[in-house]
Amino acid sequence: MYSLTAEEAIWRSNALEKDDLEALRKVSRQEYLKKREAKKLEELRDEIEDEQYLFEGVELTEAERRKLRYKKEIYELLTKRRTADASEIGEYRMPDAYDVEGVNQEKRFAVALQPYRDGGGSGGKMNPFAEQDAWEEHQIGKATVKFGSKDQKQSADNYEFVFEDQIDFIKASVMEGDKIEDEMLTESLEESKANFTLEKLKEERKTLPIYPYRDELLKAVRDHQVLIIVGETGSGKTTQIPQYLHEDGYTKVGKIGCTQPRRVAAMSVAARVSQEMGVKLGHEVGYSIRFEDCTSYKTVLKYMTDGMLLREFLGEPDLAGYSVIMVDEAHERTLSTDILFGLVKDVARFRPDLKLLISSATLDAEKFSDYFDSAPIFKIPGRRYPVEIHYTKAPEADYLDAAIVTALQIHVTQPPGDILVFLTGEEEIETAEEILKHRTRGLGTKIAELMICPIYANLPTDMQAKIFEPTPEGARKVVLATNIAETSLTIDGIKYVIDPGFCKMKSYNPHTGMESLLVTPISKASANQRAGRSGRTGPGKCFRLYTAYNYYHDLEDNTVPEIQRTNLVNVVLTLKSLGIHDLLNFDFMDPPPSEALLKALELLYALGALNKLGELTKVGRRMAEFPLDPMLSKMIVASDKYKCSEEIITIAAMLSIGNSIFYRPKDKQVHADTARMRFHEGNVGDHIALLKVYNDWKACDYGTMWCYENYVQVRSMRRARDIRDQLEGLLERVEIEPTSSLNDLEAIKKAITAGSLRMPSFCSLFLSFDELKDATSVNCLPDYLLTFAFATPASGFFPHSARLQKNASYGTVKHPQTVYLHPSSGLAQVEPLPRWVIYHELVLTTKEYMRQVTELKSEWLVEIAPHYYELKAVEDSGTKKVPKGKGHSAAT
DNA sequence: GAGCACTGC
Repeated sequence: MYSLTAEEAIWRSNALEKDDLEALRKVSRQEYLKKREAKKLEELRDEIEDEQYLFEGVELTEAERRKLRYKKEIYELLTKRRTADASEIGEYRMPDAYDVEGVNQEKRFAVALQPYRDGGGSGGKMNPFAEQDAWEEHQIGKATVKFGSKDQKQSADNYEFVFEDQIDFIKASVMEGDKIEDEMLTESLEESKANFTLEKLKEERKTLPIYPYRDELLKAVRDHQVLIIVGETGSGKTTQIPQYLHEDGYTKVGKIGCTQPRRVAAMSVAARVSQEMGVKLGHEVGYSIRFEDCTSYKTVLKYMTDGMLLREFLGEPDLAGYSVIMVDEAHERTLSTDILFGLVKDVARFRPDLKLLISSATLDAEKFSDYFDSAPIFKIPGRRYPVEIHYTKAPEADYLDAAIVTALQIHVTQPPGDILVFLTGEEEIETAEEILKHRTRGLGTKIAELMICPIYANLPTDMQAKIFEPTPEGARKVVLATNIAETSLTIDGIKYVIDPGFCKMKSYNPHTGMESLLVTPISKASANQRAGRSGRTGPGKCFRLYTAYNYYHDLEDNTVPEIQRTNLVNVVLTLKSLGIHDLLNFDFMDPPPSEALLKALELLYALGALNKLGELTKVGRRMAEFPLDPMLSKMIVASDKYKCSEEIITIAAMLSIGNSIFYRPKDKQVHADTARMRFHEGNVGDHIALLKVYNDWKACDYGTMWCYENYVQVRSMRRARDIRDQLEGLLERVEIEPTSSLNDLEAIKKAITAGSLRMPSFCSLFLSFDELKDATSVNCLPDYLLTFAFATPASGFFPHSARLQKNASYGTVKHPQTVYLHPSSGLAQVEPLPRWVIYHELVLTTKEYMRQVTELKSEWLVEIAPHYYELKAVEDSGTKKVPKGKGHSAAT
């Protein structure tokens, strides 16, 4: 999905002139590395031969023999790797997102190389290969000189350069590793020599740390219904436990389900287990994630995302098909796992045959145990290298600067190994990159090459690939990452971690309904997770840019679970549709603030998903079918009436992508903005603009090129297409006809409006309000109604709408507050500003902003209100006297 | 006239 297609690569190499040189460099680097690998291999062979020749007949010590054997094995392995497929070596690497999504490096480069290899992908380009060869030759020459004396590079003492503003660290503790070291390394090498066979895999399974505990574990599962499993990374729990249970017969009575917080994990673990069991993926072992159900009637071991199991609950509230549920990575406390806890705990009560396994990290095992009625805790050791923790002597005022200085300090004083720096966001990463480049340039050849690699989720895919490029000998890689590197992806070769101790965290104010992202200190759990990133392939070091005192006294033990800092509309709708009514007393492990629950209930009521008793309505049941924010689901349900469901599902899909649709590179902001404004022609509002973006893209055959021309992110658009396809499939389930009114923008906007409010009977609104009597003219009624809505308890019927005030500000309805049109909104430029608007979300950044805004025309209410004519009936009947006077003024 | 950590359905 995120892969760089050939089309994309070719287009890029054509369109971006200056990138040609970049591409050439890349090619050259690749070629160089290949040659280098060959050369190193030769060296290794020579070394082995030399040693055998020189020490023939000499009694070697055990260590020396082992070293020689090791070298031989490496040589054999490498030769084999060069000729054979990696899978034949029996190597298993947990793929990260980029591998799975098809962005594995060889493919990536094969594509990038294409135009150059073919010598003409770019239309008339003169054989660039010759040019490249020369450049490459030059480069290799340079490189050999530069990296030639590797001994010198090894000892950092040879550098004369010392920084003026050093930061002092105190080595405070060592995060214990588990003994692995040499024996394991040689062991696994010996193993990998053998061919990749089922037997071999079975042998390998026995070497996992969990293996000796197999029988004990099975006994514990037999004896207890709920078991908390504490297993470090690398213990094999995720792949082995379901298999053990399968072997023990649990799959004869039902499936074994194992949840993961991330899609990639569910897929890759399922793939591994199917290999180990020697079955085809999707048969006995399968996985189920959004957009992809790789299971069949045969499937007994099912790996899935936690959100997927939650969805399954809707159709099968007793989980009848399962005999075991394992909630893996429970310590991550995702929104879905937290809800699952409450649900499975409840199911377990009336299904004594259902086994529950909750697997978590050490820190909070007791908490899980307490929650699950003192369930026993089963500990499994892991395989991890020790990590040295260093703290600063004194607090650092400017952590960004401190991080940069520390990175440079590591670079000149520490042995080889890449550096990972945790920063809070895109902007910070860009700043750090600039400063680092500037400072290393200043140092020139006094220090070895430093390869700077930024990585964050919104970075275009092709640029993300840079972090997976191997670090050239003598050079060092510095990865500047957001929290994405904490759990979501792992980078090989990281030996040093720099942790300033902050991250951006979403928080939600239930009173105002406003979301914001704040830079917040991380938790101890998070700090340890970050530190652990340096000890994956060997002993590591972690430099914390705060004091040990800060760590022990100021940091929270655990990150506040998501359920306590998020908008709960979705959660509430899901629970309601599962028949759980008393939400305030639902057994949450960490209950969310009750205001947040009430706010969610209120909004659902306003959308018509719940009735006055808080029971799910028919509309609510239909809404719950969609994997969307309830505001969007409501819009879809409402679209039926306006015959534009096709357009509305597009808008819903685009809105659920969020803010990563438009790409705005720093150096081309003006172009990007102009391109974006094209979609706003006619001041159609942001919702319609998104529809135009999607339809334009579709008209260009979902092309990548179109995206580049319009500064739109391909990745996001493909995702929107996936979501739209899914929504289209769901329409039938809620009995909505796919209908299109592409040229009737009014109809679409009416559907959007109808989607964001609940029109009660006009009677009930007005009869409770004496001033209704002022409204005599049918023409002024809707306007009047809106004005009225802003001033009374009836405002609850108009969530997410706002009225123009002075100074281009708007006032929201229910809890009156001043908000502004986000500058990225197409309506921000409109003169005069629309009097009433509906918005998709409120965000607090530098100001309180409404994002994704569309004008709300008062006259639409006439149509939207189901009981409009009832009002006329009331008037006609003369039961209410309607004095003249103030009605019109209210409407201005 | 501004700024968007990360997942998931």
